[in-house]
Amino acid sequence: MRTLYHPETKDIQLPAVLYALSDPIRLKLVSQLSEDAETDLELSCGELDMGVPKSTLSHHLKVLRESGITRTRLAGTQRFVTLRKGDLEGRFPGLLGAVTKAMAEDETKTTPDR
Amino acid sequence: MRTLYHPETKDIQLPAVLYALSDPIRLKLVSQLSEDAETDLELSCGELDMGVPKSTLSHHLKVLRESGITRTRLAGTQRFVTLRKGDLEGRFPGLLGAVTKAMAEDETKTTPDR
DNA sequence: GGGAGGGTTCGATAATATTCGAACAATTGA
DNA sequence: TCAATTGTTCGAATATTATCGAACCCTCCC
Repeated sequence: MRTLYHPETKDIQLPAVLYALSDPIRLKLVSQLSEDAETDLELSCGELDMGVPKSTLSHHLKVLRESGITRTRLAGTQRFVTLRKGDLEGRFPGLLGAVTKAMAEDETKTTPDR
Repeated sequence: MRTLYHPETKDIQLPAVLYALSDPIRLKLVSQLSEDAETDLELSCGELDMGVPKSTLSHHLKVLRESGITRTRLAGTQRFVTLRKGDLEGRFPGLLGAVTKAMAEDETKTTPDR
């Protein structure tokens, strides 16, 4: 794995983005990344604890990355993941915001889990 | 099939909605329904011509309905389908708008098809 | 060179989805 | 009652996806 594929902004496809966001684990990842984006924080994969084996986590992060939702930066033995907030806003204005907002609301109403 | 299942507004789930929207055909259906919603028009299934067999169309309409995106009204031998715009706006503000807008933009840039 | 830390890839399994023809329902109208 | 119109459901084939352990790859550092 020399380079990680990232679609160019213009090549980000709506169905792919929506699909990537349709999984609870990936939604949760986006939610967490969204919080840290507020403070320009980068998260390493290890910090994104979803309670699943790392191979599963890796899979979900790949789906997010390849759909254009996240960017993964190589740094030594670590990978730092960030939301492509600006790119997404430019491509699909309001979409990511609506999704993260919807998640935040749901959190406050119920704190299910799973 | 006596009654068609529709989730209550409060029971509409974000992942299910995003999943339903992640398919190109269903996205196109939503796009078409969105246009006609402007003029309070109801569309029968037959008017939603997606170029697929009716069993396939029926399947996609079911996914949309059961996720809470559309409402299907029985009227004789026909079914009239509408977007649950208000319900969705209340549940996930801005989401549907962002999606339909994104589709509209893409249409203008490229008129692919498929 | 050789661990250790941090992730990815492989492989297999199980679960879900998509697709579409054929058969089936329900309603309307002749 | 019969038949046409509109859709839905069934069934089966195909394809995708999720999941996770095991093996592997890199990089840093001693």
